[in-house]
Amino acid sequence: MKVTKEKATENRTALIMAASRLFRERGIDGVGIAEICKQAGLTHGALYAQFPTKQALAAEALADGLTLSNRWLTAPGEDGKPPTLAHYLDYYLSPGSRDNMGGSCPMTASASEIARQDESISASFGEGFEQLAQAIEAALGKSHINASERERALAIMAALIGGVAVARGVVKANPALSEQLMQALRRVLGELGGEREGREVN
Amino acid sequence: MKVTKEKATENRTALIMAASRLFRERGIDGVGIAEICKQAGLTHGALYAQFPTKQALAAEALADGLTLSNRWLTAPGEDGKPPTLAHYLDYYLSPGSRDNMGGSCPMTASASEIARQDESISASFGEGFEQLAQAIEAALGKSHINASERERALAIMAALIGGVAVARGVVKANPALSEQLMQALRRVLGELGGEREGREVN
DNA sequence: TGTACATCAGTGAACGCGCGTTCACTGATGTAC
DNA sequence: TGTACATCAGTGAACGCGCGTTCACTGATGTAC
Repeated sequence: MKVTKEKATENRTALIMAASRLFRERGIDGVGIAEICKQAGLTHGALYAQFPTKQALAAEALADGLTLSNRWLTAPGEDGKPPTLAHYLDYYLSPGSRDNMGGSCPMTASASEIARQDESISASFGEGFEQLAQAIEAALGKSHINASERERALAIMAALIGGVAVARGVVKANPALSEQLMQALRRVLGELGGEREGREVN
Repeated sequence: MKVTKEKATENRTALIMAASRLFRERGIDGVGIAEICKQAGLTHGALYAQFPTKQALAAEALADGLTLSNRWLTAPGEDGKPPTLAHYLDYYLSPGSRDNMGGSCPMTASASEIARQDESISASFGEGFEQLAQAIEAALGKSHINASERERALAIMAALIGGVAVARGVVKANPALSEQLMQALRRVLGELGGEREGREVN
């Protein structure tokens, strides 16, 4: 039956949020329409009143997840200042983030899947990546390294995304390696970003 | 009908090679048994004479792909010396490698999928990662960075795996960003590894 | 404000399809004598 | 070396299943008068 415009928008949001979480946890091919709709409190047919295809839902879910994640990550602190590099490292390189695939940055959850998806997904991913790269670039200080801040920001992003993906991949079989990798990244990326030694990084 | 032991082993190898390539290109969920067997010159039922399940084939395909990739990558050069860091960077950060998902390092193709697979797959992945990390560690020189060679090797691995995955993900929608990312990694990782400036890295 | 009715978000049965896996069967292989 | 036969890798039809998507229908919403 028909439903308030307001309620319809609410349902659409619920679909996107459920899809966003489930796709991160199990991959796009790993989750069916039925389960997404069920978690959003709807029946499976309802999806097609909001989205033409599963791929279209996936594209919106990724874009939405990236927006939320980046907005939260780059929000100014209580002092009104933009986040420092340590803030980003704290976020990505914590067990809490590693063990919460469905609730953390979509780039770490889906990096190697993006190349297999439609161009609309590639575009969203690229924008999310660029956005965060600029925020990280702004957080960088001088470094020992003879590379521009832009270059160092891009390298830090790559290392965070790859590092979290690998830390998740090996944690079941080799938790010590997973931990060691995250600590190594804290140290190396901290220095790459120009943090003073012995500060928040150790 | 029955077949020579030799021929059976050949067929098994053909299955693993086809699976290894196809799984890297399209993901484990993205390829069916039928297509793998067809590419190996067999009918779909034949797979179950060699492997109990698709997951078991996937585990062997990953292990095999990692072994081959690592063996090739870490082989001594013509001078009999072990590869330098520049060798690893050349391999990973080339368009040839980026645009050949099915034929290059399985870690870059599947990093973010591993966390969703069985523990046997997680274990293979971890061993392949550790192996290559040690080879890269051995290739490192002194650096400006106040971190052990082990730590720098782990960070370089994370950045290469994440970097190639991202470069592949954005290349369709933003090839310039993809190129820029690979060049940034060349510079930053080269310096991380202690390469003299202006040498093979630029 | 009250009435009539077009709209359309959501329902749930049904669709065809391709999936992973099973199984009765085939027939060359390779072993026992 | 020659013969008899058990083995078992590979074939291809068949299995149940869950997938993404469609569609006739429902009935509250929200608009036109």
